[in-house]
Amino acid sequence: MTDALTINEAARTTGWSPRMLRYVERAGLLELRRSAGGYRLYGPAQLQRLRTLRELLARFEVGIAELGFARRLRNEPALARAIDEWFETEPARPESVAADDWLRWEQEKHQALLAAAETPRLEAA
Amino acid sequence: MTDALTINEAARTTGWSPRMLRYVERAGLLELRRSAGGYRLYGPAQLQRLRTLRELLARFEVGIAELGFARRLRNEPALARAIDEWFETEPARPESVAADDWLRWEQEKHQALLAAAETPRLEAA
DNA sequence: CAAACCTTGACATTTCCATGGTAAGGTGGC
DNA sequence: GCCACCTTACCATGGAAATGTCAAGGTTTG
Repeated sequence: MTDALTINEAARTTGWSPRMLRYVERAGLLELRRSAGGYRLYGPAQLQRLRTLRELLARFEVGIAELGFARRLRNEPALARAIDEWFETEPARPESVAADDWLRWEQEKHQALLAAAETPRLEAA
Repeated sequence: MTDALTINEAARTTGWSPRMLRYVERAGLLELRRSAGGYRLYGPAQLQRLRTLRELLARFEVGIAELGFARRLRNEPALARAIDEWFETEPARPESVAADDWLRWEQEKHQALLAAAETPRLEAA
């Protein structure tokens, strides 16, 4: 296979499942060479990209779909501009907090789920 | 109510449902004043912001969660940087196409769904 | 050629997003 | 004090995202 790995090998060395490797490609986040017969070929560059992608998603709790949106933002200036304008526009008067409110929300969602899933949690032990 | 509208009134004049008004606030896309007793108070600024938000979402087929992500991008420079770097990094050698591949994908998804939902489709009549 | 591996496509599951309700209990203004 | 309206919390539904798995059929390579 002239220097490149096939999907299962790539999966093993990157931590992604073969299924997800196909998904990632489909999502437009990775371009691949193909063998004459259509096999996906993963070269060093692709493997590296997959590893960093993995880190990125994990480190910031971001999803592939969100990356896709980020991509959209950089390919659709009109969108980016419109959104920027919207955020720029007078965040409205209330001398409020907010800012990291969304973060707190996300956490709560997770905590709620975890709490529901785990054995009743007693923080104060 | 000193000049501000309560949630149902705001809903009527902005086209959002009360439910969604709470959701939008929760998503961190709008800050509100509250009455002493905790009622959400919508002033002219907030109402305007809600209307433009509505347009924005409709015009670009964007969701509230995605806006939330856009917000995250501007509040979390580390994230923005990381993503930028990732996209910048050598899109990998294959002299490929891609670019609008993601768009095509989204379309296909819809088509697939529609096809499945509709009466058995016979293209070749 | 045969065994091992790959391809696409379809179905299944889990979690999340976008919304709508509903219940139990405060708030507000007349 | 009442009645209408608001609040939070929780349950529910439909669709999309993220993954897994299986089937039918090519590809690779010893």
